[in-house]
Amino acid sequence: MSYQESLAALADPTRRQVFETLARAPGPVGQIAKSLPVSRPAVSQHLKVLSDAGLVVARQDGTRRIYSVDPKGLAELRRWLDGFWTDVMDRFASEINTLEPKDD
Amino acid sequence: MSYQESLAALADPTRRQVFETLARAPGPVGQIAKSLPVSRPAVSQHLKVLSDAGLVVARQDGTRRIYSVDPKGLAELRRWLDGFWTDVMDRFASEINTLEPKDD
DNA sequence: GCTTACCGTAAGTAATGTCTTACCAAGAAT
DNA sequence: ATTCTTGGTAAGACATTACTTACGGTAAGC
Repeated sequence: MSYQESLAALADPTRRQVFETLARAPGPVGQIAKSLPVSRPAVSQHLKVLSDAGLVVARQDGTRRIYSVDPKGLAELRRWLDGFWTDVMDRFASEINTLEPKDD
Repeated sequence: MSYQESLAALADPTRRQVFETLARAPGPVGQIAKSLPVSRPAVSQHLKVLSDAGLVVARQDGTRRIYSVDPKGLAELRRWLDGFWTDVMDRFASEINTLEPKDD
């Protein structure tokens, strides 16, 4: 549930595929596994990591678990990235002003 | 030079520390290594990964290499995340409309 | 009730990734 | 010219991670 966890979770290619699949449409574990070149338990393990990072949530439907994207983790990652971006840009601007002080 | 590379690069804690250190202020390899609990070659290797992802750039200064954040990789990551975010939000909105069709 | 479909977890293995020391090259300093 | 500083790269040790098969547990279908 931190941006660090989100980054680590989304770094792995197949785990990211799981996530992007769920973004297109929610679905049960078995269905996702069938569309990927890995076993169902592997998908389950990826879903646990994504879940711990707050990137997906599951709702129970009988014996099936329907997973879908949770905006929470995504929002957190976005918040960090946007803050970082403005920081970097601010430093860039002040750096340029230092080199070319046109407003003295 | 893709959002995949950026995600993978920023997933590692110490590599992210290298990156965040450079975001605060550009600097040579040795200086960064001194502020971190890893050796200088380790920092060099991390910088290579960050560089390949377009997250940092180096400018040569005699025998030293001054690394600084490259907005390019950061911008790419931001673009992907923002696109993803709006996609997810759109699906959320249409999902709600499907369940509660108040505007028929 | 019995079987079938669905899924999480455990255990072990294979693959990746991160770190260290050792080495080499290039410019700065004396 | 030699020495010192700086840093990239190679090789190998170590840790982490992703995958597989095997198992158990719960709900649906007949």
